Amino acid sequence: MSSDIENKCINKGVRLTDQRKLIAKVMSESSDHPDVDELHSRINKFDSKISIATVYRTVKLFEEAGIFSKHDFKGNKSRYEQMSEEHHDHLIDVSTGEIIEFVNEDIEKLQKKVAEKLGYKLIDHRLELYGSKIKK
Amino acid sequence: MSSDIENKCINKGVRLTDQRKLIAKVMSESSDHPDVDELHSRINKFDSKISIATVYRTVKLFEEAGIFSKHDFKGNKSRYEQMSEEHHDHLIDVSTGEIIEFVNEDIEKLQKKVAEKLGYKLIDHRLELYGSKIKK
DNA sequence: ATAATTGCAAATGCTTTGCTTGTGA
DNA sequence: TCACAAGCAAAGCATTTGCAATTAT
Repeated sequence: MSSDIENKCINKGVRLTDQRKLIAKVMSESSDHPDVDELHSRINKFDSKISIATVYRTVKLFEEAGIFSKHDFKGNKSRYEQMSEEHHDHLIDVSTGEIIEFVNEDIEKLQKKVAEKLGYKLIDHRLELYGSKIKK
Repeated sequence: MSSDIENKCINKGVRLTDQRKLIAKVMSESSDHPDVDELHSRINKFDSKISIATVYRTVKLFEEAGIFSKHDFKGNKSRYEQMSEEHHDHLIDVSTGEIIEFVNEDIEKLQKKVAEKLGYKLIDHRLELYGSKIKK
């Protein structure tokens, strides 16, 4: 039985190699937003022969196929997460680097409105909040 | 009589060199968001001896001093603009690369609210809209 | 069978840095 | 004067790529 990501690959005509299967598996078991180095070292625990070049190539391929999504938060290298059905944005804890996902429909609507007022159709957006924890 | 940027430098104790003055001048006459290469070539029209390393150093210095602000839009190298009194966000025309500035107070307020609901004090944010022109 | 994928190392592109000479306050 | 800045070339870092060997379909 194939995983979610493997099914997506088959549907998109993406050839399934052992490396890609493993990258998919490791990513689907990650609930955070690892960068390529981190992903590579998690992968290496299962197969130490997979090269970082393959991880870079796969992560890019999966992004283009809509399987992963890529984030370039301020001051960090690119991070990846498995694409989820529901769109969300991110809040980054500036002290710890922790990333919290959130959804806000009102902001989404306003963005669309702003774009339209300027004469544009909204195709994509990026919203990141940077904050520090309020201590109680 | 000194320019705006030159006054800021004096206030912040940033030493004024010919190179920095020229970089400030070229930037203050730019209404777009040039990257370092572009800035360097605009500068070279006035003084061809200023090195790109100096432009990199100055742009970083000015950013840290709150004189310039830096943007990393999707898929591009870092771009800079002169800091303005009023905060604004950006809409990027995905076909032309043109950048349009906008202000939306409602979105600003909602961002603050979202952060607080998650237990965070909002320190900074990044909002970019990517769109294509609606033809009439 | 054969077109696509891998691993490796070399190349890339942007940005930073060490060092020597030059210069602003 | 003299701490700081500039110019140059070399180094750094994340990412991409050419090529020969390997593999999925």
